[in-house]
Amino acid sequence: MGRHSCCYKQKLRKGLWSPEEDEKLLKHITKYGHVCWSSVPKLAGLQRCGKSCRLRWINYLRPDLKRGSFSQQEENLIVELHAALGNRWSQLAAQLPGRTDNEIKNLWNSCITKKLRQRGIDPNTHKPLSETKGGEDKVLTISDKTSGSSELKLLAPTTGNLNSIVPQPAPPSMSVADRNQTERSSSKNFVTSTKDFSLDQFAAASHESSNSMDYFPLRNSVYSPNLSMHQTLPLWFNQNSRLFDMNSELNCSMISTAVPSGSRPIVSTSVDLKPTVSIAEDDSLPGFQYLEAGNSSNNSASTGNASSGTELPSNNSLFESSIFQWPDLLLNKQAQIQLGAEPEDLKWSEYLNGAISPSTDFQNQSQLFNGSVKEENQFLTDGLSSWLQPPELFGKDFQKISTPFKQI
DNA sequence: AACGCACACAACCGCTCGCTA
DNA sequence: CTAGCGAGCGGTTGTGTGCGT
Repeated sequence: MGRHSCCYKQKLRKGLWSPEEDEKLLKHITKYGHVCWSSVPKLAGLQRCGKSCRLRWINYLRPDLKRGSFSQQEENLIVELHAALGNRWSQLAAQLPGRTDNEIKNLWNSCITKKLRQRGIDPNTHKPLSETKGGEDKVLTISDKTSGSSELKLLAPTTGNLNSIVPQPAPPSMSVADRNQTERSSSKNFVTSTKDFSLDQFAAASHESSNSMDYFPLRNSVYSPNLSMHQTLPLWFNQNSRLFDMNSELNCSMISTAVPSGSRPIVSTSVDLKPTVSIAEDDSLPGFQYLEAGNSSNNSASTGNASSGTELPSNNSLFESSIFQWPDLLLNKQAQIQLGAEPEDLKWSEYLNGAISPSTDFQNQSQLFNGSVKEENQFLTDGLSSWLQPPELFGKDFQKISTPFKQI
């Protein structure tokens, strides 16, 4: 097997997509969805293979994408999730609404690994480089992660009061330019910046806590090849796409609405995720991962009331023990990831400027797809909230693609 | 101003998996 | 059971851009 059959066809364009191609693909997918990617280029009038069209849609044209640089909280989350999931970029992306696996992969390879190494952390094992010398750079494999207890290993310290050894982070309120500048400075001079507080904490915890690399297990494994995730994970969604722990007192009332059979136990691209890490006080009480995802369209935070969103109990002392400041993450998740939260947001319908009629009834459109559309029907049924994008984040991309649309 | 380098991002390639005939 | 096909994933490469010299 191997190469996709359509790729053997000759005279197919390769390389960067032109605005005209983007427009054709966007129009086609918006109007008809994709029943079969291999047929999309022909139907859309593109000299591309279906695979290329799919990739372009997923990584660039999909309207629920959140473009722009990653926030510190997102980076922290990626590091944390990578410790648990390894190079499963698609699964990581599922936990980061609006981000693609490609984006996360690029960020990891180009930025995060470098930072971790500079701080003495092996990005593959998430352990101090000093510990992994000799066998380092070994990429985690499924067998690595499932050996022994078949428990997920999520990086977190099991002992010690990390508040006593790590500084409290300053709010990551720097501008992108400032952050980039700081990043460059810090990477060259090894000067700690506020932008990197969590990785610094990460490193500090790694070096200063004798047991800092004692991974605590998740209660169940997502790696079991014989069981689907919803059978093994203690993480469930109710019908509002809330992911909750079955043992959580907070969410026990939701169990009755737990995942319908066959539904995908991952966070859709339009929901918010509030990851927290609990740390077992007692070895007999294994820690577990607690992920909560609120539907953007339903979450009260999406209305602008960030304080009334679904939150973990304030007395969750586990927060304070995490080397990653999850409470901070929660607030910033609501403040930054909540699509449509920023007043300067730009509606995609405006951005498209006619490519898609502003008066289009997306509910009706979703009916047109009638199940033929997979991921993208999510944003259609979620309504326009998923189409909101901060204009400054588009940058050159916005300018590039907007030109042809204005001609329509 | 020109050049080279480093980086970020986009896209391609090869592979696996699941479905179906 | 097997082969063919499509979808998806992860690794890798290509390219544009910004910055320093």
